[in-house]
Formats: sequence, C-alpha cells, structure tokens
Amino acid sequence: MQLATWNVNSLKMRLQHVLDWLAANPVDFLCLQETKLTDDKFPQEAIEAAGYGVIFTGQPTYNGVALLYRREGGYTPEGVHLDNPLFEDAQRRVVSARFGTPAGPVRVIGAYCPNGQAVDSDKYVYKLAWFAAMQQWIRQLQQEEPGTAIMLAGDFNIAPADADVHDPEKWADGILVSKPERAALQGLLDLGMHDAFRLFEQEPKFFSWWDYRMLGFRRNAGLRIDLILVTDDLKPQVTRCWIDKGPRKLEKPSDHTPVVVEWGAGA
DNA sequence: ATGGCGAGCAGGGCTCGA
Repeated sequence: MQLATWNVNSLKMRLQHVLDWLAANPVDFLCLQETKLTDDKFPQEAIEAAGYGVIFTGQPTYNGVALLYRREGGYTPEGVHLDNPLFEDAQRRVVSARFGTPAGPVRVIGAYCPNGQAVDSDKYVYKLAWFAAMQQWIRQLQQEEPGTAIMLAGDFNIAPADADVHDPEKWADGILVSKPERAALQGLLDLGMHDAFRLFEQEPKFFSWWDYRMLGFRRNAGLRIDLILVTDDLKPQVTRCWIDKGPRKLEKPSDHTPVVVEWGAGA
C-alpha cells in the first residue's frame, strides 16, 4: 500500500496536476493541504470520477485539507474527524479517518500544520499550541484505538534537522527550524512515531518545498517540511519512502511536491 | 539590506505562505 501527502497550494489551480499524478501514481491514500476552497466549491465529482472517495474540510482563502482513499482498495472511512477534537480551531487544518487494510487497521491523519510566520509572533504561539494539542490527541488515540497504527502525514512546516535545510546557517533559529518547533516535532516522535523518510538511506539535500522566488527549485534552495510519521507498530512494515520532484517541474506547479510512503506485504 | 513568486479576494493592492 501507498500513502502520499501533497500541499497543492490551491486545489482549484492544481486539480489537473493532482488528477494526472494519481493516474500515474494510484496511491491508496492521498492527503492534500492548502486546498483553499470552501466545501461547496470542492471538486468532489472529479476526484470520485478518478476512482477515489474523499473527505474534506475547507474555508475561504486559507488552509483546507482533504483525504482521498482509493475505491479499488475497498477502503471505508471510519471514525472520521474534521478537526483535532482537543483543539478548538476555526482554521481547517486536520482531516482524519480509520481504515481497515490488509496490513491491519490504520488511522490516517492529514494535517496542514501552522506556518508560524515569525518566531515569537502570535502565529508562532498558535503553532506551538497546535502541535501540543496534536501530541495530546495522538496520545489519546493510542489509548482509545489500541492495535490501530497511526500515520500522520502533511505539511509540518518544520524542517526536522539541518540536513533538511538547503542553507542551515541562513535559516538558523528562524521560523520552520527554531528549537521550540523542533522540540514540538520531537514531542510527536516521543510518542513512538518515526519520520518515514529517514527510515531509509536518502540522497543528501532532498527537499519537498522550494521557494517560488529566486529560481528556488533550480538552485535546490529548499526545505524538507512535508513529512509522514508512522507509529512503532507500522515501522517494520514500511518498505520505502520517497519524494516525487516531478510535479515541481510542471507549468504552474505547487511550491511543494508529493511525499510517498509504501508499506505492507506485497505493496 | 531588501525582496524577489504565487494565490485569493477583488477588481487595487493588500495578506499570507515558507
């Protein structure tokens, strides 16, 4: 099985990229972030026509997330959440469901984690509170749904380590890399979660986001901030994790590109 | 040193992202 995450920076602008990518990469699950669409404008029909069911929650202009599941896989979402139930929030950043799979039950959480804007800003305070609440929720899920693995996939807006930053000196202690942000990510890892990408040997300087400005992609001026975390019970089943730079090379690309994880026997 | 691009909303020039 495969699960992917992709911040599309407007699903209205990127719908064709998503459909084309799914046709070439028929993953079982796809988490989308920054759909930037209200629910009445969500392209549910086009996604269903592509063979996927979808759960989504949006708002005008900002945020918005979706969770696609492949119909051929026979998946049925259970225990759906359009929010972290422990964190009251008007911003639409979380979508989650539990699925039975041949490799056992999995709860998928698709997340558009806050950006934080600048260290010590109001948005930064919100970001850290948001991560603390996510940690609490996952701890609760581990108690309430024992035997169900958890995959937390999305735009984390945190580069886990300097190896995930094109120019660590320039970014040092700034937003997306600051110590409190990395501690917030570590709080999730301390629950027994693992950054799937780092379970495998990877090429250095392999990023998931590149600045639109200053030829960021051509210069590989990027960050790895799109992550898939998997719980201990899933870790032995994970067979691959990679970043697909292909969509970043298209006309009018998202500034982020998909990250994919593969797990389960006969994946 | 700064801003550089892109999207949304709205019909100009902001905000926001990372």
